[in-house]
Amino acid sequence: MDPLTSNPIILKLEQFARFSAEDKQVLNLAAAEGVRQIGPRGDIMREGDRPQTLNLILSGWACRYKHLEDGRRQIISFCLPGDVCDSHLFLVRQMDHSVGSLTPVTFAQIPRRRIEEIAAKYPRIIQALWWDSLVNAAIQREWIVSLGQRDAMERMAHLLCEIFIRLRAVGLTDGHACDLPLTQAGLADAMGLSVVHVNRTLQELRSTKLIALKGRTLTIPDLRALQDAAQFNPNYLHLDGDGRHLDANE
Amino acid sequence: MDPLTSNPIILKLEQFARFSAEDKQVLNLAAAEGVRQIGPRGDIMREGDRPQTLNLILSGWACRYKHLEDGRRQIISFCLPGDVCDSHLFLVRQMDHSVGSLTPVTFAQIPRRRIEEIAAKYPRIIQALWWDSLVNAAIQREWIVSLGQRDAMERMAHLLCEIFIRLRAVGLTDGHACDLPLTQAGLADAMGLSVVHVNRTLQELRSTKLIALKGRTLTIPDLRALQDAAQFNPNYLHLDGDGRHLDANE
DNA sequence: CGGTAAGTTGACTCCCGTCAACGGTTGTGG
DNA sequence: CCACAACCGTTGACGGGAGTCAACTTACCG
Repeated sequence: MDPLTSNPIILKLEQFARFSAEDKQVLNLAAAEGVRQIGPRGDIMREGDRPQTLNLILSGWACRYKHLEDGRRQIISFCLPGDVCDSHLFLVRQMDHSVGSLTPVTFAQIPRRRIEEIAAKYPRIIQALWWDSLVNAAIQREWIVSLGQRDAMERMAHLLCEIFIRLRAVGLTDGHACDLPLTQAGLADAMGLSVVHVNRTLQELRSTKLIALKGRTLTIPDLRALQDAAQFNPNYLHLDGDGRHLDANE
Repeated sequence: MDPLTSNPIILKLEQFARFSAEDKQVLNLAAAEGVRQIGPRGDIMREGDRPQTLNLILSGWACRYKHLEDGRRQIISFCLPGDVCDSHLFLVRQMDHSVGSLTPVTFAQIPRRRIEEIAAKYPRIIQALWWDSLVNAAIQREWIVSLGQRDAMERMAHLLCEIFIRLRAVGLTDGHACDLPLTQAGLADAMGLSVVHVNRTLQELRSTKLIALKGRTLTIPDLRALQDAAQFNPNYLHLDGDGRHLDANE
């Protein structure tokens, strides 16, 4: 496959900006530089770290999370292929949360200096990264709405819509199906539910044919129906080319 | 009072950058330009709007919020004096949430063009604004933790700690007390609780002497004790000068 | 084939929501 | 100056969604 179009970070950022061939080349080179691997349930960054690199997921799933002192854990967001783990872009020095892998993860570590060089020569790339961080903020807002207002069914349906659509944006869906490498415990930590209740909620979604979930494969036979069940409005993902005014020819 | 130090936006951004006298002057002029007033329960921006200005709270409280179709409402964050209502900085074009006033609000509307001029000549100011948006993202993350993991007591205690410390950063506390112009319904919408339960939770916090709340005045006799009850760790507010490396003399 | 992690189920409990009524305060207009 | 309305806070009774505990099954893996 053509690396210029298959790299998930490019696929995603192209939702937000029109890149020139050179832009893509630069992104590809940066992402190919310090590629790392990590197994499942590892930490890519820990609360308190002062990161000197920008970490970019190439394959696999990770998540941001926070622990409370008594062991409770909340997953704050999922980092899918093409996502930047830390959108602070070096402004914030100390991590206030951790980033851990949920599956084996391949990621690129781009050193601070490299980012600064890119920022100087390719401002459109940096702008696209800022865009991405704003979309992440919008996703966080929607999670707040889910956790605050939606019941377990709606919340689960909403999350599955979000994941499916985000994966689709980077070419990781297959028709009505996608990979869902999350345990029910992972879903529980993300949605503020108990494992038992996640299990029951999934079964209800299955029994109403809104989803099929076998092993790691999630199938959504009728995305519109699932969206309706969740009161899901995809606006907040800003995947509609809202940012394409960051034009390569400006 | 000296306007160079009394403007809440300057007080706040100075947590994140060392401004020169000229920086402050520029900020003050920009904030003095298009000052507007709005009564309580009004909308400063609505979901779907394509804002052409940056709105900066000078006095009063506002909030971001989202409505679900069936009338449920979630407050996503509180905008206090010194806060920027929309940290998109014109990258995102369409609002995916609304911003409404909770009290009478005075705010400055800074036109897009003005921001672009400032960005060209005073990059440190824009960097401080980006920094602020990252802190806002950190606050959102902490709300997710609260809504997902903390029970009503902890959640309420945590929110009151956050508000008090944020107000203190812009000089709006008076010893152990601060203004809290929120109705219990407002608190309920922010914390995903019912009004009735908010009422009971507040009473429990009062009966354990962790807070005193009379009318619109919140008193926290022992902030440390309240923080402990909430498992509140102020790191995430990044008010410790973590960003002061954005130095005026760089 | 044992061992461990993940998924499933039932019984019971509890935090928090809902409903409904009442009291206090403010402000406004007759 | 009082009456009334509107809003906010408070309280009690009751119900339900989700948590907890515990046991069991299934799947996976060396």
